[in-house]
Amino acid sequence: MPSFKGEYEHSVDNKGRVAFPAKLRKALSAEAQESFTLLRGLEPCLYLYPLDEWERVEERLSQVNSFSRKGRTVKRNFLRSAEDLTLDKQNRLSLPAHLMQLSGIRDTAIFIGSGELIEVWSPEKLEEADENLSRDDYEELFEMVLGGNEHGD
Amino acid sequence: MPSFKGEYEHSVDNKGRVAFPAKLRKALSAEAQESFTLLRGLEPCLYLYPLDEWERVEERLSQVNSFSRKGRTVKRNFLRSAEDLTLDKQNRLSLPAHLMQLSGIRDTAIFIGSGELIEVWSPEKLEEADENLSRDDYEELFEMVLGGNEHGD
DNA sequence: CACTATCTCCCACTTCTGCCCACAATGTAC
DNA sequence: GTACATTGTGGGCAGAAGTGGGAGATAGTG
Repeated sequence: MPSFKGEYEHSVDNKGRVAFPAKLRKALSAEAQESFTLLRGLEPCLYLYPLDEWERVEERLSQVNSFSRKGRTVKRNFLRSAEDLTLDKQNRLSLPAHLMQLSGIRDTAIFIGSGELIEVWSPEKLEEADENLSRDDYEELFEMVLGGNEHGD
Repeated sequence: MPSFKGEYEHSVDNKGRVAFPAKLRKALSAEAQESFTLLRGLEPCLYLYPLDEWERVEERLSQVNSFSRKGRTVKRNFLRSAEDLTLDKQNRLSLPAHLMQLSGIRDTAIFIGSGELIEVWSPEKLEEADENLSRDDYEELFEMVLGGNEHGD
């Protein structure tokens, strides 16, 4: 399973192209090579899934019941913004206009590796999100990940 | 399991490279050889994990649910600052600019072996941390952690 | 059948990263 | 003390990564 990490800032040119960070490229599994699905995230950012991970998401989605109102609403709204992308020969992604609009990305995009997916943020929105995260929150999440090694849980 | 100890001060050159202390290198397990993950620590310092220890951290992270808001916040903010590093042929690490910035490291880095991970400090921040810890506090901590196991006191 | 908008690819350029070599400083054995 | 090995430090260089523009292909529209 790929595990993306790190934060990388790249400029977006006037054609909507961004370089895909080299270090994240190295974390891609062979099957996923070059193919992604990009969609609107829950936070004001975009989610970028490599092909293999996206298949797992679709797997989950296929279990959603289409005959319930909630099920249909979830599927429709989750998938409607999604687009398949591939890297060009210079390892760039070209961001669809409507997704740039949704996420507020204009001339700079920030990639954040977040385990099995990559988040793509505009600098402004990311800064806002940071301001809402207190020092206590940070300590708490550290403990969640690193804490409790000694007591078998 | 590797167990790092000791304190080592090294200079950082103008390319952001630091020698990895020879004695710590000897404490690395064979599998971890040369590969590390470096990330922001809770104190104003960096945490350096050898590959094998980092895998245990990832194991924990993979159990965090990405479909919940909290889960994503944890992953994003924890992994954000993390980067994989390897030693160059001269046994040096080259510190990413944003991590030097975060930790206040400029031309000197201090490595502190701390069990399964290594902390990396700037001299200034480390001194501050020392000043905030009085001798009494230290004794108290010491007893809290180590006291009362074997010898009833 | 043009005309236009969009998308890729290709090329050129700049910046940066990692690799190699060299040398100084330190430690160790004889 | 001398010789040798290891460690720490600095600089140069080649290749990779990131950035931008232009040209040809493709598809949609009137």
